[in-house]
Amino acid sequence: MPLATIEHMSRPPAARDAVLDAFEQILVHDGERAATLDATARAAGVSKGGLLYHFASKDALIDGLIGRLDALVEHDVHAIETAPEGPIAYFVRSSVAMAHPLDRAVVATARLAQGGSAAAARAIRSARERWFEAIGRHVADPTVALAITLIGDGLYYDSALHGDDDELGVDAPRANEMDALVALLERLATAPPPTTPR
Amino acid sequence: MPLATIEHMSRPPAARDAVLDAFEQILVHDGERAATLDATARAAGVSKGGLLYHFASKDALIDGLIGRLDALVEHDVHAIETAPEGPIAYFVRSSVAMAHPLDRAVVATARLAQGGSAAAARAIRSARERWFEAIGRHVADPTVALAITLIGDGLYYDSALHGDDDELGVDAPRANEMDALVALLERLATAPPPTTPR
DNA sequence: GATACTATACCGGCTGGACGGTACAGTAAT
DNA sequence: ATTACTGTACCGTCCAGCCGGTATAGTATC
Repeated sequence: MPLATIEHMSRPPAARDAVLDAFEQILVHDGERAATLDATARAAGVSKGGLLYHFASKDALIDGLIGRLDALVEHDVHAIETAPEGPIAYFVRSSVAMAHPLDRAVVATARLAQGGSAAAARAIRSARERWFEAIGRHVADPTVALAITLIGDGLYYDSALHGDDDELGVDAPRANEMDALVALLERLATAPPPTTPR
Repeated sequence: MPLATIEHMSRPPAARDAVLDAFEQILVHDGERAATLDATARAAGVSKGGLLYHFASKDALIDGLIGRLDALVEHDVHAIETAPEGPIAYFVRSSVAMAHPLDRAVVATARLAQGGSAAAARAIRSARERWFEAIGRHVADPTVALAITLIGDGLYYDSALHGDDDELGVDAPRANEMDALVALLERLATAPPPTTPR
């Protein structure tokens, strides 16, 4: 929400973003079961009534998170196209960096999808498609694009498995492994597909 | 449980496997939230008391599923080593075939892990490690082994996103895409790592 | 410029239902 | 007689959603 539109309002809705942040945080850190309305309100420093003022139901809260994800994905797809280090390096590395808002939103939404939210599952699939298309625009061989997208999926999947434990990313790929992986994929992308039989 | 040990018992425990099947099915198809003891018992055609006769608590039920997963993974690792079509083709293809018991167990356990079960998360990580080691035994370049394992993870991740909707694997890789992917990875595995700078 | 009213942004207690788990009496196969 | 259940009733807890209330800021009227 742009600042200019706030001026005429009585009070800026400080709670809305705080609630969304807290919801995301609990989903990523403690799993879907822990992300109750009470816990979310408490973590956001807001009363339960206050939360429900902004999000009339849990579904509305989920929709709010999905909206945030959609916006971040849209921004990310643009970032892929214009990244100075190239689209592949940007995409693969950003799939493992849990510090960025996008990754938190993806993992949080994936948790909801696993928990049974059809809307969350749809949002994740939509994001995946947009990434695949963006990669496809920069990689000639569609098989290589598929491989890169799947590796991104795999990195997210792994990230999601480390949220519960105390240590984050305990067996996540190390920096030099990631360097080698990026190098491998970029070699694949630039090299023309070899003489394919059939 | 081997058949030989059943003989001396009054009645073979028919419900035990039915309960585990139903639990798996609900986890895969409807998500973790839906996999309650009541729903599991109902789907298994067993009374709630009957379920609790075999699994004294929900944790015990989860442990039962993890035990089944561990056994299937052990069998699968052996299958990777001895697959006639080669380890890579077997591994990649088996990661997407939702019909096999292993895949159902993996997705079901992953759902539990996402929901917050530390034991389930541990089981999934353990399975991942064993696959990575098995692939590493057949692929010289560790980066290629990592890439293959991550693609396997990505395929599971995608499978897990299609359980909620009516149509299974609606945008899962098609057969010819999988053929091309397998061919790409086998090319990578056999080709020696090119002159790496540094 | 004081009063009356409205809209926005919250608080916190309550309720009804679902869920995990317990208890236990009975039944049927072996 | 032991094993493998069925069926029902019940308890404590947790949670989503609801509702009545409060505080504050803007607006309209006179």
